[in-house]
Amino acid sequence: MKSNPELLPDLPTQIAASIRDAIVSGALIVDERLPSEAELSLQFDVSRATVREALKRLAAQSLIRTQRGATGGAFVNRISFEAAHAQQITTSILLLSMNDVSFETACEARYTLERACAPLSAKRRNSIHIKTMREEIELQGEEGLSDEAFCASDVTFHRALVDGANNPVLSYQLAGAVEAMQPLMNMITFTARSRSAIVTLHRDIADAIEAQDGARASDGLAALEIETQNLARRVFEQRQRPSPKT
Amino acid sequence: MKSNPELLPDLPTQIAASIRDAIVSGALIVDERLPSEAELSLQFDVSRATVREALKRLAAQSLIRTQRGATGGAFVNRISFEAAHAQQITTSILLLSMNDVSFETACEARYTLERACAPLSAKRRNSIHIKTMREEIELQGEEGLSDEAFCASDVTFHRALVDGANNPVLSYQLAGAVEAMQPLMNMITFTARSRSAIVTLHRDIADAIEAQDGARASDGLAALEIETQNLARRVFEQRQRPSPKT
DNA sequence: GAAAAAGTATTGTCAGACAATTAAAGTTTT
DNA sequence: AAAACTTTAATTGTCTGACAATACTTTTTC
Repeated sequence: MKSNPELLPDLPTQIAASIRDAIVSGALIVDERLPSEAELSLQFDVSRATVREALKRLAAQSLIRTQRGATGGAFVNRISFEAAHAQQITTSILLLSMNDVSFETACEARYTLERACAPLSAKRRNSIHIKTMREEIELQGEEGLSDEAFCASDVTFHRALVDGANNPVLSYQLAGAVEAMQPLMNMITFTARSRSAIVTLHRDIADAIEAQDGARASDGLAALEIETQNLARRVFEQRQRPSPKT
Repeated sequence: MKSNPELLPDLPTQIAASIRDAIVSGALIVDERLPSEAELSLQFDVSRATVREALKRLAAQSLIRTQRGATGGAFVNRISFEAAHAQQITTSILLLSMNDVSFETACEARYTLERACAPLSAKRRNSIHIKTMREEIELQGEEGLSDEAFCASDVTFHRALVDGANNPVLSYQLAGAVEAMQPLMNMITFTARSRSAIVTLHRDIADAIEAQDGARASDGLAALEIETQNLARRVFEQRQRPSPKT
């Protein structure tokens, strides 16, 4: 029966692909219940353990959820923006950390995309976005803030900016670019002087967004990219030839 | 031993999360071999089947690969840009189709991001990118082309534009935005007139990219967005009140 | 020394069992 | 008749043990 046995992946992979296709194509709709594991194992003519491994693969991608009990089973999941965000961020972080992507390349991608959001955000942002940005700027100026907390606040600031565009698809796409940068940013030690430069630029950007001046916000982001790239370059140069004494 | 049994997810989920953390944190590096399933089942004090389900979850996210045989086992995967692309596209498509994202919102997100790439692409594109764009424009002008083929060619054209920016992170992020639009675009019937309008705009954009004029390319993309939005609006309006005569 | 055979560690798959969970149906009590 | 409780059935979660398939390692054979 096996037409080309050496090319096929293992059974759970095939079964998962088959069910995934049914979901993507719309043959199975959201919240629809899949056949029970026992039925599936009959349908695909494999053991229940094999079916389970296939279902687990799908669950790992948030395509289905399972529920125990009499009316339980596997159900097609509505992929939420939150779940998609989380997945994209994990994937992006791993992609960057495993593929020797330079800080420069990642940083360029991030700011290029973010600049694109600025005009929309300037037009549509509401008071909550402005408030969040102002609060984070305030926080970033505080003295005893750790570098990690500074980076986290930076991410919150930029997410508020992106969310201001009021386009959930845009927010989703940007999440990967912005958050995946965080581990790279965390490698940087921020001096008081560089922090103050960043805070100043953040304030310019927030002012521009509040004044609904998209072009100025874009310019501010461009300046911030240059500042960040220079900062990273200095830090990495210093790392390469450590303290000359001893 | 169970401190808060009702809050915990199932065992395979916990084990998968534990291994994933080890990978993300860098405790397990690329191509490193995980302990065998038997060893893992001892370590986590669960059966081999449970460990296997956990490993399958990770394999579904391309975090590990498995190999049979004496020196086989599970190995930490280097996530390739291709695999990440594919995952992101699947997720994006499902996200759009399951969450009642309007054509307008998705289209806006796509063109906003793409416009951001135009200046970089104008600066860095090489002859292959130009050649691909020209070929696709040629193809899009042919008579008997089906709507699906037209959309597919459209995607190829735009990917060439994005790849021209020569930033793999940017290409990765944009893949989701560009390709996820395809199912939505496929719902549209392209008249000969609308095709010709699109082809003209594509030619403008390709000319601008070739002339390294990023601003003009951005303008072309903006015009294309307006054209696409109008086209979609007309099509959807017509759908809502179908042909007046029987 | 090279080729063939056997050995061994590992994942892939299966069968069957029992536990845990949950909703529905049935039974008793009020 | 309504409410509270009990039972039942369906389903997933987990375990045990087994064997097959695979691929590297070692030994044997020529």
